[in-house]
Amino acid sequence: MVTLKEVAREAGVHPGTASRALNRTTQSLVAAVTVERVRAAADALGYRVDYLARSFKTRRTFSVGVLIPDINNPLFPPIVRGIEDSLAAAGYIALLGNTENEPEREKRVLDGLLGRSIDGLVLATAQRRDGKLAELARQPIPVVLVNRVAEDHGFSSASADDVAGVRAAVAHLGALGHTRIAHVAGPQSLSTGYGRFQAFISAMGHLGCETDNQLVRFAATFSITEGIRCAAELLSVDMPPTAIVAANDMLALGCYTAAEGAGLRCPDDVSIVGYNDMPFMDRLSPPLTTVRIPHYDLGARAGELLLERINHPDAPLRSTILVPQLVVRGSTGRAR
Amino acid sequence: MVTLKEVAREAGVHPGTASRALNRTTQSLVAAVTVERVRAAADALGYRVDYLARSFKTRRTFSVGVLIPDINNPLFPPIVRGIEDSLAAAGYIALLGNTENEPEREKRVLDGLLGRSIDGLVLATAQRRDGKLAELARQPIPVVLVNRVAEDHGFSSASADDVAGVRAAVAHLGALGHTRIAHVAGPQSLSTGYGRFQAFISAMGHLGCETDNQLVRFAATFSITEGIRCAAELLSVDMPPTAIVAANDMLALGCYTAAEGAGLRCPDDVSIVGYNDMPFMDRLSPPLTTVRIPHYDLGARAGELLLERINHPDAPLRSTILVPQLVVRGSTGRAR
DNA sequence: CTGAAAGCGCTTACAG
DNA sequence: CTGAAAGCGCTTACAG
Repeated sequence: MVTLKEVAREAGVHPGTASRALNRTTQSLVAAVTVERVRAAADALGYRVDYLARSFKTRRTFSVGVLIPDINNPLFPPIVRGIEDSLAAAGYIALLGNTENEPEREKRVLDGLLGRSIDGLVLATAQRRDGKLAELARQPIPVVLVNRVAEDHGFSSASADDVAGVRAAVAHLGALGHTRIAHVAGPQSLSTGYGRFQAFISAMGHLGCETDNQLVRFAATFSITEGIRCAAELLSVDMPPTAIVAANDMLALGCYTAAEGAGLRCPDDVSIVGYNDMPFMDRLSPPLTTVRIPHYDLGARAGELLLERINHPDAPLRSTILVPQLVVRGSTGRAR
Repeated sequence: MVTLKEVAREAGVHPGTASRALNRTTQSLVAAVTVERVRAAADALGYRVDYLARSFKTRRTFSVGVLIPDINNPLFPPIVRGIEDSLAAAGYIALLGNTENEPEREKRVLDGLLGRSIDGLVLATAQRRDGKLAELARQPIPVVLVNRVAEDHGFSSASADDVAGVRAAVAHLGALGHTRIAHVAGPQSLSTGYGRFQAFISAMGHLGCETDNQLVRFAATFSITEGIRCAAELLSVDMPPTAIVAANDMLALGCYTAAEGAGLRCPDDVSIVGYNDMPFMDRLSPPLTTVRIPHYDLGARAGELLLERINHPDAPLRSTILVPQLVVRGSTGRAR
């Protein structure tokens, strides 16, 4: 491998000078002609800087970790793209870690990233009460939360306004004449699951309906299988609901399956609303009415917030809350 | 930060000895009691090895890059999971790069990864004739191709048997009485697009049908929009096809849209077959008949092949070809 | 504007 | 089995 030393010898300067000439930030300390000479020598020899050595010395890697809970959930690719794009503009690269919602895997991946001396971390995996976050808060590494947040976390974050999103969904159903509206809630250990459930209760109040405990089921995970289980239970109570608000699209997919299994047609017999507007949700049978969250923007904002934490560690924390939008499709109709 | 030197002082040994005691591979060179003493000192001080320093010294990072052409295509998450899982077992971490099929972006991401001194590279982005591959072949870094391959590439690879997959799709349509079968071909610059097109011609021959040039359209990208364009053209020729084999599910989704736009019903008016069996394809209206590729296994195999290249650079190259499987769903029916 | 030198935190032949 | 020392390839105060 060609080292800086060899470039320096070729250019007839000291390695320190060669280093300065080749670095954007220190280039101005060197005479223009010298810079040119070093450049030429570097090109001639095919020199490529050894980032490992540089990072070792400077303690900066220009890499940031991104922890994703479930790479199979199409919700995350746009978030990741947003993060990547805003970081790339500053010369950072995103290292993706996939936890599959498994704590053990998460620990392994996080340690793997931390051990690689990343400059920062974007977490899409926060729990409402999260020991991991408390631990990270004690370390000097900048952390930003995206999509999910935690309670009293003390990090910057980019998330969506679930109160507004759920209210729009419930109001839509109310306008269609529904009153027996059920909720397939997400995991209450996650801010999204918990926040949407609270928002549901509040939105039902707005509608003048009390939330019937019979008509709420809690999914253990944001998965199709849990959606099936919860919806099957809801549809077999004495006075079954005429509409279901699912806490996300995966759960809504499960609702579709359960409704079909119960011999019910959507939206004729039961209306279903999802949340997130994952890719392809407009392609379902029937197309899913859901709440669209600007995922790319969420990611882009998270990346910006992280850069801010890295470059200005003492700046105040920020929470960006983006506004979701109800997308009405074929899975919701007038109440029977 | 606690350094090895401090641990050594605490344990009353030389830093070199402390290093040996803390490394699995060199641990056997040190007396058991000493190992214990160093361990205890490290724990007491909360020592964590500085991987950056270690990597700088050893020139190994235990990181491998994974280049993905389109993170929005649900085909890739399972591949990535497979790669991650097989690498994790050996202590490696996967750094994901997302090229979005843009050469410029690809170059930037690849340089970013290469500059970070990765130990190997898994490419899901190979073109049939790929300058980038020729360049990589000249460097010492181990490379493995997954899903797509290149011509005369000289790398190990894990891919699927497109001839078998397409033949199964065409045979299925033939058995349903179709003879005017069209093909929405993928980009011919990619092994998948090219291979499936060639396989289509061959499979049609098997069926005793000559391929009608009128009934083949070439998509510029594996995208829904290109699927729409190609299918719209196919459906407006003089003698339109009764069935379409799309080179992947994205294109098939476009075929759905085009059929709808032409006032045709699937499968009553036109049968559609996809390729890949991405997640949720069983949820479409109608559910998509497609060819399932074992994507997780593809990724897992690619990871194994890469480890083999890393640990045994002189071992012979290997190509693993996995067998796909036709999944018959509602989008295919008897010919009119 | 440039040189000389120290040093980042490890690992690893080389002695003993 | 352990110590002493060199060195990986850079960057960066410090002189001049």
